[in-house]
Amino acid sequence: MGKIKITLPDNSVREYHKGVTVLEVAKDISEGLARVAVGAVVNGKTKGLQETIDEDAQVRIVKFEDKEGKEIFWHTSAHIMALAVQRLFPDVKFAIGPAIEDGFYYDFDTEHRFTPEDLEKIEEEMKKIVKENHTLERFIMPRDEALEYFKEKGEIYKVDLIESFPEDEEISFYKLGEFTDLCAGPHLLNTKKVKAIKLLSIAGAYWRGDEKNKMLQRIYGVTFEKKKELEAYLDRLEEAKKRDHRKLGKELDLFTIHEEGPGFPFFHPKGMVIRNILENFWREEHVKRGYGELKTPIILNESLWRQSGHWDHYKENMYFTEIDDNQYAIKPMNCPGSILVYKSKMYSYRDLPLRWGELGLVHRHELSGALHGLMRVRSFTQDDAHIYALPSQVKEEIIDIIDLADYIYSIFGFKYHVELSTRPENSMGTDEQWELATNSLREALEEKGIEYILNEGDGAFYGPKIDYHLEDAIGRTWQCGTIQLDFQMPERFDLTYVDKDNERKRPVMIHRTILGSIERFMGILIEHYAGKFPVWIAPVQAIILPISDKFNDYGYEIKKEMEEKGLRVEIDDRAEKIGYKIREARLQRIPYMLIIGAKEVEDRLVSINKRDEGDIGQFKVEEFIDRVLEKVKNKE
RNA sequence: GCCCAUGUAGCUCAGCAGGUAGAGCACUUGCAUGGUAAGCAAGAGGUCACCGGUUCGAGUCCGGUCAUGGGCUCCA
Repeated sequence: MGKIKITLPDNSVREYHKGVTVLEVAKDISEGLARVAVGAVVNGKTKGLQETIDEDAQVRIVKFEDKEGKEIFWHTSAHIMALAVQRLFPDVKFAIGPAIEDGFYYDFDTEHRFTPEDLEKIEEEMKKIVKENHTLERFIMPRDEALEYFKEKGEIYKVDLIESFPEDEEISFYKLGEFTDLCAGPHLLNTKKVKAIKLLSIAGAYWRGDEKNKMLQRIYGVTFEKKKELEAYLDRLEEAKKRDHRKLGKELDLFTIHEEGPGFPFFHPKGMVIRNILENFWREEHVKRGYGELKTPIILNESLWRQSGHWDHYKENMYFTEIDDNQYAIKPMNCPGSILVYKSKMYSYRDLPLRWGELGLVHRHELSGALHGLMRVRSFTQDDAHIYALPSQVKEEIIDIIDLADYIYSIFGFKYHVELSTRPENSMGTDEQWELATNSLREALEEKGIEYILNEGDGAFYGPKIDYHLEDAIGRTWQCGTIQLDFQMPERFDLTYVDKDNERKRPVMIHRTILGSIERFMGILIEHYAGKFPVWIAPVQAIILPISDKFNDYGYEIKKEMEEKGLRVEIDDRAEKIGYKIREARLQRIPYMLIIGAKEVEDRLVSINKRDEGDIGQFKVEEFIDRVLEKVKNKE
């Protein structure tokens, strides 16, 4: 008879006979030893508590602090919520209720429209359930019986789920009080540890995430073992809201969006400073890497869009207009423009690769409900580039782009994750082309040792893509950079180069962005820095604050001196107290406040108050200028 | 586009038994010339998102539209 070894939280090891259930182990230790045993990880996978495990399985008890522990905790919380909803709204039908990154949700189908007051009632009921101290019991049913069970109860979503399971599989259930749910588990042993409960919001969500299906009502919530943890969580949310780029954009006078142009942002002078710095940085880096720059028109004839395939595959996202009775479209992408430039002359294989960048203004009709500050807009500037390459050059070009993206993100200190998306349903081209293109991207990623998430069927209609995702203040990720491999456009537009053998051949086209769109990137930048832009980006790098208007003249004198050296400086010459001026400058998150009064005028000094450090003493004006210029040079 | 919520001065918000609007900050003016996060006082500023309905009377109730927020779907 084999035995399994289990390491407990206090590092002691226990041996169990084969066939022992993790539930027993958990029970055994949960009362006496250190932390809670809320579940178990077997061979790296979280497993149901009552599953039998193999002789040589590696078993680890998880705690609430672990990712798996939280998942189990929140999953059980979802069941508690479901029971509460069942008690309060008996007609409800249940869809799914998983744990998510930050909490859990459950999707319900009911005639009743949940209100914020309902959330409070449900919360109260959940607390009651926890006090009742239920045990979660797992049991198994054959597939047919399970189907029958849910059909009888009219639980159409559960029936739908079971029908999508493999036919030879037994169906696992969890019972919590009167609520029995189709569920693979695992779960907490009982409900008593779910002490702090907060239901966050009601939202609509399509059944199985498909907009053709019925929209269900989803309730989001979080739970913790301790009230303090919940408070800390809610505080974090509050803090994150303060970094919201929409709020900061207004406060720092960077941009606005008006009812007159939903999804069409207006950039203010200070926002334009940031924008121009980003664009200039982008240009410098591209010139260094052998890119040329294009500027192509925003409005182009419909025939071009028919030829490119956008008409067939992207029409619902495009805006149209008419010129002299002819149909024109506002470009949603820059590639056809670039292609027309390519086609304006002949190329030798020696000319390739051609790398052409374009800060291209595109317009896309996004669904009204999708708009979100600068992150999701209807007109935006892509830091686009199209590379026309020999097939043999593709991999190297992709690797160069990966390196460029990594370099640019590193300047801002961004963390990112990468996704590889494959052929979508609505697409052009042959299977062979898609496979070749997808493999090139995969190989490049693997060669660079970059981990990626695979997104089946999420590619562009003309080719597979690598996406870079950056995080906003509250942890939502936004797609920024993208590398897309395209065998279709060269085909459609009959792009050629003349090879060594004097034959005309097809170049491969790579579409790519690094920042993604200037707008979205700025949104993320604002949240990333919480408005405290590093000196090289800050719209106002220093503000001169005269103690009284007697010193304004000196202020203007040194302002001029600094501006001549290329610094962005303002002066607050109002007849206000210094404390007041400092407060305002701080709220504007200006990196340096230069305080001048009688003491400074004498020896051409400035007293420096730094954004995060406060008063750091007096410096000569020239010394200050050099210091800042050094930082700008180093992109600090 | 779909579900839910919201929409009052530049900003943050109060007004809620339906009787024709209020605070703080910001802004303007006056006083104060002040050394590291809000000096004092006065003033100006609102078609209560828009359209329609109920009512003697609507910011307040009802319907529609638009926009915004949180989700879903989608995406740079």
